[in-house]
Amino acid sequence: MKSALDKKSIQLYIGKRIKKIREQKGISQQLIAAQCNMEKSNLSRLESGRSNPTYFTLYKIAFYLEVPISELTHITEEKENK
Amino acid sequence: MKSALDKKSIQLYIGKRIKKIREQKGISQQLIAAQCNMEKSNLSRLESGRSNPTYFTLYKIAFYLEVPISELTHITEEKENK
DNA sequence: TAATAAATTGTCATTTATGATAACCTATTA
DNA sequence: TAATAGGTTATCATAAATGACAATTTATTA
Repeated sequence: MKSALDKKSIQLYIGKRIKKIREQKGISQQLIAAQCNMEKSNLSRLESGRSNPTYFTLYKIAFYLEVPISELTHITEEKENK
Repeated sequence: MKSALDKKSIQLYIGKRIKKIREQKGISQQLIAAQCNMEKSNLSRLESGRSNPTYFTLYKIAFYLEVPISELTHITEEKENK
C-alpha cells in the first residue's frame, strides 16, 4: 500500500513551498504575516518546518500569496525543470 | 478584493465534505479514525465542523479515504449537479 | 561603514486541536 | 428483548499551534 508521508516531512515540504513562492513574488514575511493577521515569528516557524499549520492558516497564506493551496502542498507533482 | 472565507465556514464545509465522501464510500468513522490513528470522537468533531483540523490531520483522512485533499477542501468548485 | 529592513531564534503565555474516556442515542439484527 | 455497531456529545487532560515580544543575525543599501 502506498504509504502516507510522515508529519515532519510534510511540514518541511510545505514550509519550503511557502518560502519559495513568497520569494518568487518578492513579498516579505512581514507583509504576508500582517495580511494573514498572524505573527511574523509564526510564519518564520512555518517556513522552516518547525510546526504543523492548521488548514485555516494554510488557507490564509495561499489566499494572500494568490495561489491555490495545492501549490503549497502538492507533494508529488514537482516541476523544477527549466 | 476577493475576500477570504472565515474560519468557521471553512470548518463546516470541510466537515461536510469528509462526512459525505466517507459515507459515499460506505466507511465508518471508526475505521477511518483507527487508520488515521486518531480518536473517533475527534473525527466526529471534525465532521460536525467543531474544530479546525491541522493540515496533517486532513492529509491522513484524505489518504485513507483515497481522495485528493482538494476533494475535502475545494470551496468554490461545487458540482452537485449530476 | 553605518543604517535600515528582513529574517531568525528564543522564551513564555494563551488558545486550540487532539487524546482519552464515558455516557448516551439510534438503528440493526440475532 | 437484548446485543451490537455506529455515531454524537460531554468532560477533562495533554500536546501543539499560535501570539506576543525581545534579542540577534543576515542581508541590503545609502
